[in-house]
Amino acid sequence: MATLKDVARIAAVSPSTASRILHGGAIRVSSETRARVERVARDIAYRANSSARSLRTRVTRTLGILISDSQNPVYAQMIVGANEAAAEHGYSLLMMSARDDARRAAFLEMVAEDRADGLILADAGLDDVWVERLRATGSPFVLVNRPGPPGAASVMMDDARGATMAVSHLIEQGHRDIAYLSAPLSTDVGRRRLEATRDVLAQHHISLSDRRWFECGFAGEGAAAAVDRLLWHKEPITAIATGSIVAAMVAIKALLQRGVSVPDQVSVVGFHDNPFAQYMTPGITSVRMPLEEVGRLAVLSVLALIEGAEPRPVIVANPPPVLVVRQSVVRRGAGG
Amino acid sequence: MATLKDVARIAAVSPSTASRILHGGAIRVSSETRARVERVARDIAYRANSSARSLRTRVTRTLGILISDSQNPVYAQMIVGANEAAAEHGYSLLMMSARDDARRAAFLEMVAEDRADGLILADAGLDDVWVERLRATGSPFVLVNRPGPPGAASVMMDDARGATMAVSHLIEQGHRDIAYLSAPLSTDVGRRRLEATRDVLAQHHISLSDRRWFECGFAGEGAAAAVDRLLWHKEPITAIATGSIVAAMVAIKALLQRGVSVPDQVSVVGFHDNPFAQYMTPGITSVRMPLEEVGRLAVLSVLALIEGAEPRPVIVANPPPVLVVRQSVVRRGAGG
DNA sequence: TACCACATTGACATCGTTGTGTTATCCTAG
DNA sequence: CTAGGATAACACAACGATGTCAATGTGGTA
Repeated sequence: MATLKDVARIAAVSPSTASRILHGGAIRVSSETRARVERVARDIAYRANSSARSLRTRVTRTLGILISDSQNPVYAQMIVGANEAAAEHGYSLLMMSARDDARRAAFLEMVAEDRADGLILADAGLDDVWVERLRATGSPFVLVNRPGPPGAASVMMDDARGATMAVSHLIEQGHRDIAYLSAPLSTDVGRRRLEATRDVLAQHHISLSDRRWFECGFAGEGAAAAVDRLLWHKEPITAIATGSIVAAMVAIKALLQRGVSVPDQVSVVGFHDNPFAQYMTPGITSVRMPLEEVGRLAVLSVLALIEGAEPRPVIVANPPPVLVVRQSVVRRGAGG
Repeated sequence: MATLKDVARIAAVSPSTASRILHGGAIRVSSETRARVERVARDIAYRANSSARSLRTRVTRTLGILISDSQNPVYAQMIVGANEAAAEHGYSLLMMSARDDARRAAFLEMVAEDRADGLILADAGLDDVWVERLRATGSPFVLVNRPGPPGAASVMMDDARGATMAVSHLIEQGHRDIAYLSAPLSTDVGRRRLEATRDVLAQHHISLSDRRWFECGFAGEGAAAAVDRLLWHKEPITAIATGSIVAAMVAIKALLQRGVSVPDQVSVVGFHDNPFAQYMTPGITSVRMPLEEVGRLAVLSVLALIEGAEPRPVIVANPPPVLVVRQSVVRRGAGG
């Protein structure tokens, strides 16, 4: 590999001069020298060694990103946004899956080891202990869709608004007997969505009885069982709202398999949107949250922190949540 | 940040000794010295600076991975496998989306700039020119599900076998009037799957007429239009095989929307499997390919190259492709 | 007592890049 | 004719970790 020293030697200048010409900003060099150095660099295909540069400058132009589950399309979409924003700013993403705590621990080390300039924690299941530990180090980091302790940066979506839109849609369509399949209540998003759902229902003088809500996993675990319970106990529901799109998919499948028509007998609304929602039959009516934008803003937030900005919580305002109307929700009584 | 020098000073040893104790292997040091150094390192939370280490050792313990489209669940699954294998070997993955050629160019620079020890190219749309360019540099790299020039490492799945299984299943179920929605023919996998499909059909004396096959995108682009053409021209097909799972989803949706019952009137088989396939109605019968394993082996291959092994093409044998039977395929004539 | 073998530790150069501080050169004004 | 200022380029010391080679200390043996 050609080094800066090689370039300098061949171009008959000092390494310092070569460095300033090739990587420094607009500095004063005679145009002949500049041309000569640039020519040599091109000729011998010089590439700056990033380890050496990072060692010297203490900047890696790399961000770590911790993901709960890279198979979940929700994260996949966030990653897309993060990737774009990072690339636009000349940064790379070092990705890690939060499979277990050992993995998480290794991830948090990244800044201490100078492998990354900052961290993005998109790990719904991340325990507060980790956050505190990380905060103690003073490294730049941002939490994604999860509030942090005061003084920590975070990027959150307006889950309450999204959940409100979903349930309001059901109510507007005349539904009053509504069940709710919640996302895990161990996660902040799960709690926020459930709470917002309860609030809207309450505003319409509907209470969410314990027999009508169930906690399910982000990958829809437990949703089929919940449907069974609803049917078994003959809960007279006409609609189901969910805290995740996968739960909606699983619920619809379960309903159909048990001979309940969707949406004619039971309407279902999802939370989050992804390409597969439209291929389902019926197409799933769901609230599209600004996932790519969250990824983007997460990157921009860490970059701001790195530049010395004060950490602050951000709520993504644009684009706002959008209700994507497909076929899984109909007006109450409109069906068979 | 505490450096090795700090540890050495506090523990009253030389940096060399500290280095050997903390990072060197089983070397001879008195156990008191060792204990003292380790204690100090822990106390002041010493973390080795990875830039310095990489500069010195020319090893980054990082692999670059280039992905066509991180939203495509096919890649998401591969990434999972790659992530696991990398983590098991103490490596991290630097991820990049192959949005355009500028992005690809930046990616290929990673090894030259000493940011990664090797590269994984999981980019179905990658032009041969790039591969040649990369090969000229002599950097360790592995191509995923795409053959390379002689002397390049690659990890491929047995797409031919998978495609064969899918179509054979249709034939076994009595279908002879079969349409095929191909993956992009600009990609090697697209061509391999189409060819294998043709071969099986030919073995059963069925020819795939031009009116019965269509080229679609990996995200199902064109599949709905293809269904329209089939219906418009009243092609008397009873089954559709596809070169991607998304194309199968889109086709099923299109058929249902146009009043054609699936699987009663037309059976559909997919290629690749993912969690959503089972939530569709009908559940999609599809061939599950060993995607995670491909990710794993891709990592292991680059690591082998880095260790000096000869580059060689690998075909993933285990687990083999599996036909996942759900509801989208039935015996010909068994339906309405 | 002298010497050697071995165990333990340290001094120092090095990896490639950057930036500070300085030198060399030329020009212009007094 | 020279002081002073601008310009162009360089020397050198870091950044933090590693590994080679040399040095020190210890104990045993002839």
